[in-house]
Amino acid sequence: MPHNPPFEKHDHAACRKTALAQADAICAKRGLRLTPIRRRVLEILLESHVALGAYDVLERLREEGHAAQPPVAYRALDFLVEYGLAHRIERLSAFIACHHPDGCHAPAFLICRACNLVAEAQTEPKRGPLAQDAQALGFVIEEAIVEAQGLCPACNMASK
Amino acid sequence: MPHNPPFEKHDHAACRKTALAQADAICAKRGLRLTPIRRRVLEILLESHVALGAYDVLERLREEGHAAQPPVAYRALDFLVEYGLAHRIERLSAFIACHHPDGCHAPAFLICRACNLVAEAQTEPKRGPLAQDAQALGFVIEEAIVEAQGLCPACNMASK
DNA sequence: ATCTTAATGTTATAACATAACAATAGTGAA
DNA sequence: TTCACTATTGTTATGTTATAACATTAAGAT
Repeated sequence: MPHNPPFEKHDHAACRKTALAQADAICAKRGLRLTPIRRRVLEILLESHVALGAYDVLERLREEGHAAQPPVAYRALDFLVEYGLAHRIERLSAFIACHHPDGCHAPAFLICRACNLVAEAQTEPKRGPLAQDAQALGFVIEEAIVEAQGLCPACNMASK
Repeated sequence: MPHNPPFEKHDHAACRKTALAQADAICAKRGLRLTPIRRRVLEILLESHVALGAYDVLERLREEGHAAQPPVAYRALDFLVEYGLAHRIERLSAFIACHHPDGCHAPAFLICRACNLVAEAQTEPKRGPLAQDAQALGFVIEEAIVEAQGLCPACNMASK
């Protein structure tokens, strides 16, 4: 179950603040450098539960007066993804902040095709039919992505 | 379990022929037009169990003397994907032929990061922890992608 | 035959991503 | 402190993936 389902009304300022504090804590603990650019990119992602493309992030940086080129955005995003502070949504070629970066990470995503909100759920990596199939074949799963598209509760209501 | 696991030695000529025959049958039954280009693109995908990018397919068409532009490849691939004759692997921005296009389609993919072979397994769309989470939230899943990366049996052996 | 729709051809460009190298800033050792 | 080392950022250029838009051709229906 998503930690803090974005489909429901919630105190987003708190939601953002908590995630940022967790990111700070994780970086401090692991000796990672959450530099100003990296931190700013994380903040930008945290502003909503909608996935942003690298060029969306880049545009935001530019609006703030930072004369950034694409590698600046990609590097910051790569860092955040590498350490579990953000996730890449393959279906959208876009990125969302992680709202519980301290937990175990076998995320699954619920993507609303109408409002573009993305919720993060958890999978159980070592169980399930896929893991069994893989084992039967001798295939060693290192990483799995699960992305479901559909309609969130509000958009589902609206479509009727 | 994959229908015909590509990791094992198999009679690939037969494998290809069967898939093509199934595609023909499906198109006949559904009144779809498997035109020469579409059929040729499917054949190209069927040549191996490695995913090909749209531009790889395009290059193949060009080698055969077809002065094709990108939309030609994308349109054929879109058609094949739309009717379940091929699948798009998001992780790779690439495509593989489907080897059991007549079955139910909730595919999951096992992608070997060393040899690039892709196996197609089946998921159970309406069960599993993700479906439960979604239901609890009121999220309606319309389509899900599952892509696991790792090592196939042969590459796993080789890496030791 | 003519109409209609589906498919293909073609040009141009949009959107996403990274290679390569230069410059700078942090970090630790002498 | 000064030096050397490494990580990060700046910058240019380019590679890769994908689609919009419109012209042309082919297939199927009456």
